[in-house]
Amino acid sequence: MMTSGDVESPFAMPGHDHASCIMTALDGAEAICARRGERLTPLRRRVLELVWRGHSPVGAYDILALLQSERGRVAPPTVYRALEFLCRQGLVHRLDSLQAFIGCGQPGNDGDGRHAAHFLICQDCGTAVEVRDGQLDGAISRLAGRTGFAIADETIELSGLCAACQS
Amino acid sequence: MMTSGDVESPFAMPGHDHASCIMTALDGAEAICARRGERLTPLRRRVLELVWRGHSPVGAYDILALLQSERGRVAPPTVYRALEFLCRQGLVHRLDSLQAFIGCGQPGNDGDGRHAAHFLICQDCGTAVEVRDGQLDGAISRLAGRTGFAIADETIELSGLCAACQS
DNA sequence: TTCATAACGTTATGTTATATCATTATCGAA
DNA sequence: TTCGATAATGATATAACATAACGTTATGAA
Repeated sequence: MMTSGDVESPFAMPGHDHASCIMTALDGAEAICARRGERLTPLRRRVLELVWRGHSPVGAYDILALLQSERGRVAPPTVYRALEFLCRQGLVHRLDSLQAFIGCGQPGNDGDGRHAAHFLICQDCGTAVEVRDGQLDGAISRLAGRTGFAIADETIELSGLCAACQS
Repeated sequence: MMTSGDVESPFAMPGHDHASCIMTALDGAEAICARRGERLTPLRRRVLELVWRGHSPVGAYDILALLQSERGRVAPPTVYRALEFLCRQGLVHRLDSLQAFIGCGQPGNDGDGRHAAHFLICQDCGTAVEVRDGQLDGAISRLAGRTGFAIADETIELSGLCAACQS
């Protein structure tokens, strides 16, 4: 049985129907924002779509360039504000180790849709997969409990080689 | 009994004898570099000392400013090269979530002195404490094993409030 | 001493991110 | 419907973080 915390084969995704992948993300984002009374404007929606171009993290300036190619002059704050909104809604995560952004595959699962996101990042194919692991979560909360530390934010990014890239 | 993985009370350090803290770090660094045949030059030693000014992460440009105040013209590469050396030797860690650097409290414990460093970072007092937690390590390696992922690098940084700052 | 290499200096530039203020859009209340 | 408050976006400038490239100096081994 698959529990919600399992990750079946996170890097076995190449070849999947990415168009539907994007559509799912956008539809989900619409639903979440509607439910919350937040505005997924055309710009924000487009930025989210660009973040979802693939399963590799995308730099803010990559998105900026894409936007510029379709709208002419666009300045960095335009992109950063959209990304900030999307992160706030839990629709996008920032990967600190790469200074880049990636779409969240399971947004809105929590009460407010924001959750601690943990990543496996393949240094060869560039794919980053969000994982949820009960043992990891447990170890972290026990560590926090033992040290009396109140966690507000988690940056957990494991870089290396995915199974497919280890050949 | 305290095992080497325990952290007694990581944030209960204010008031400690920080001068001896720095000295320990510098002496340790000298010993490690000597053993490895690496050169802890005056510049590198001084940068390490500046990183150890406190237990809060220090930005590269903070170090640059300090160096400039004591040596006149110093350019960014001077600082970044020294930091790169110190990181390579496991004497300093970079905190990706803060884009800042902090001295390693347990350098040279591994074969090559480089280890996965996990941090608790207090958003109030700014203190960052390196922790080693067997359960966390175990959860991570099981996660890697289960997904067939070969970890090369870990970025694990937990931000929040330390016990003392939760009042 | 000479050579090879590592360390450092110097200049320039690349990359990521934000502050600030003006303008436009949205939406509820009068 | 118009007004006014607020949110979103546009636009300009600059801050903050980092590295490429190349020349010079120091170091240590042959």
